[in-house]
Amino acid sequence: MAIDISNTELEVMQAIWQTQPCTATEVILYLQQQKDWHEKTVKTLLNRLVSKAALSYEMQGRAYLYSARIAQQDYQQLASGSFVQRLFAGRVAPLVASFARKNELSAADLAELKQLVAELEQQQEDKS
Amino acid sequence: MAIDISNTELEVMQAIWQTQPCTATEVILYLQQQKDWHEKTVKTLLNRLVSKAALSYEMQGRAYLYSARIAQQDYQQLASGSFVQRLFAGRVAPLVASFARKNELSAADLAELKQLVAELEQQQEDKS
DNA sequence: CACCTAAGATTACACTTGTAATTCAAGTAA
DNA sequence: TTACTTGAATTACAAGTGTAATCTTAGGTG
Repeated sequence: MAIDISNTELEVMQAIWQTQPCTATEVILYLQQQKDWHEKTVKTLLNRLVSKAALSYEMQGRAYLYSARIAQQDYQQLASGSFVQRLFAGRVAPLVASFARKNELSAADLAELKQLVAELEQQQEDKS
Repeated sequence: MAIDISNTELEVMQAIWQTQPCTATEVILYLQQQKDWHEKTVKTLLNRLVSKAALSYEMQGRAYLYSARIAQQDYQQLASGSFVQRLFAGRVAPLVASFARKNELSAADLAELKQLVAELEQQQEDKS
């Protein structure tokens, strides 16, 4: 993948995608609701993400205001592309099947999927 | 996830799932068709997978015959569950959408998905 | 002005991962 | 039996990762 974001780093990215632009302190507070991470840990992760060019920042007083340099959608696309490639030889339907088997898709999820499939079919017809 | 299999280790698992039970040499040959890995590298990975209890083996002459201790389907379920959780807050439809946007689902994939959705719907009706 | 505090910067450190090389031991060929 | 070969076991080693602690410095506080 283009940018290689580790698991913990991704949690930070999720926080940023939700709240950007935001300061380190804000990210720390946000993450404390879900994770039991030390403040210093989060700051390390922020630094690493800046090094990896996943985040950018600008000064706000004496603190930084962070923003994502990669859009959540773009990252999701890259990551799911490579995930599906690695685990399911690039085919997404088996993934859905696998997911359904174990996690019991909710009715809502199923409806959403159906809708999506319909839309995609529509698009395909349009092309032909 | 239960068993934590790294990217390269997963390639070895894929080989094993395809050809098990099989010797190290067989795995090495199999992987050489796709990867440019040194024989020693593959052996290291096999060892690590045994340590992680992802593989088991029995003696065959003076070589080992390896087998997976986790079924491919089971691993796929675990991995896709945690992937979807981490990237899409547990909802699979957005993943499919994301995948479709970027990778252009083939008509075959789409048909397969449609079929799958239909089956799942059927199952749901059965339950009610 | 001296000091404390809160940001960011730097350093730490064990474990994992990618990628092999080296060592050891048991058959195998001469 | 002696050396060679071929498995497996052990060791290597840098980069990445999880998880912080320490250092440095610019502002606010008394």
